Amino acid sequence: MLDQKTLRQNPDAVAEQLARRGHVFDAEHYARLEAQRRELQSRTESLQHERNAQSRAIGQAKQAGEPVQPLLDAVADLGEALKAAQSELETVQTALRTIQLGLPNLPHDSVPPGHDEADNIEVRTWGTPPSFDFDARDHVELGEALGGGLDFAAGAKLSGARFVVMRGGVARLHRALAQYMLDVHTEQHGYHETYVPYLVGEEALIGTGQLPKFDEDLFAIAGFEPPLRLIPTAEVPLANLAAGEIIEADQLPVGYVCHSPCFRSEAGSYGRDTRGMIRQHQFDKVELVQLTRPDDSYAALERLTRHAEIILQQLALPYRVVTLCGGDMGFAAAKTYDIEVWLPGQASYREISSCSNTEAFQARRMQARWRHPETGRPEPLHTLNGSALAVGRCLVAVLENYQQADGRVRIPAVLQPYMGGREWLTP
RNA sequence: GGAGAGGUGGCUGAGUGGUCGAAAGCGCCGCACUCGAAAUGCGGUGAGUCCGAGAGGGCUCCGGGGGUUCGAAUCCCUCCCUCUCCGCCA
Repeated sequence: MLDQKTLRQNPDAVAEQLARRGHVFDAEHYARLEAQRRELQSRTESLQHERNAQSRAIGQAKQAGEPVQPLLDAVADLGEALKAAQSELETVQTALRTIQLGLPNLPHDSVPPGHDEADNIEVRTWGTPPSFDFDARDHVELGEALGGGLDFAAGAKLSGARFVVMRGGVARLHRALAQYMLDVHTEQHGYHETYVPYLVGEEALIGTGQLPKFDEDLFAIAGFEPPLRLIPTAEVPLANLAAGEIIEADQLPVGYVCHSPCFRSEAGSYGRDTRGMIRQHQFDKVELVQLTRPDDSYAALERLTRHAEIILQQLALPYRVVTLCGGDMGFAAAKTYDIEVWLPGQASYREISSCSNTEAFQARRMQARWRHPETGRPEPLHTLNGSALAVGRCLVAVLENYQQADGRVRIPAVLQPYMGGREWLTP
């Protein structure tokens, strides 16, 4: 949610900024509603004031033993008028809130203009894509060859398209990756390890921005009240830990790390990435979430992105970092770095992490605040999130980058302790 | 699933229709006393929102929603959550 004061006082400037990410905001319509709200609210509140005063007078008269009937007559039609004003006000406020919840975040000044990923800006690259003296295979072929380690047919049999079954060494490698990432982030980067529910209520999803707008991207649980959704990312439960809280300044920054499955309906991505496990309905991810002071959040974004990069560096996987342009950013983000890992099977860089600063966008929705030490007053804090990393895609990257001519896959050195000392996955 | 008890401010905890946003205690902040600290005394100390240049003022909030009433933390309905006992269960 955007700052209501800004929205109220400067709707045109908001429209201009939202245009940078390709969002059309009808500032005039909003201003009109806002004017109505103001009028209705002050009318409602003065009626409430009137009622409160009269009621108090009745109470006093009663206590003093004076007759009350004339006073009761005086307030006879107040109730009707108040009810009418309240319901009008509510209508306008609902309309305003609907608009507010549907507005994406304002892009940070440093966000490049553009419509889609073609306009993203490469910030840096690390490592060199490997060259093979044989035809590089993709993870689907490699996984199948490794004793059915990646079994898409089995996934389809159980659950349909975009599901996979992993077996044996590949399944263990997948687990090893997650364990390794958790250990690095807790032991070296100071994040607090967390285990969270994979089903969350609508409030939480509104808090982080998935609802009300992106309902069709989520899996819902049937026949359960109140309604629950499967989390599309651990960012949802992690960030919402701060919902409704006021955090003291000396507690910040807070950093959470969590390994969880993520569930996405992938509505609207029909036909994209249908091969392999690049785009699944269910995938594992190690997620980082930070809560920071507003003046620290951009420095924190740089740190958080580095924390994700370090995993790739230690795995010796080549990658690049791009700054997303306005049109390619997610709904809640003010600025996003994507980390793209080199996939020999596709001979291209593919997203393996997305690190965003949402500034106070989510915090306003969640009522997540910190106490400003100078004013002593609660103010929205800033939230950041980043994958570090997507475990499934990381598995793909390891398989493809570490493949050998004979179909074996070398296990990255840092993962070997998690693999019982094994050095190779063998067909 | 069955039976019962509860949900009040940072915490403990009073409050069963009328100046109650809420006693008291703890905590916290300020001041006084002190060389300093402790103890003590005095004062202050919830959140949201609106109007206003400001001073200031209004409104809302006692788990959520709805209702009764001139007036609800208090009464009624409903949902959620917590606790205890029984059953079941990883």
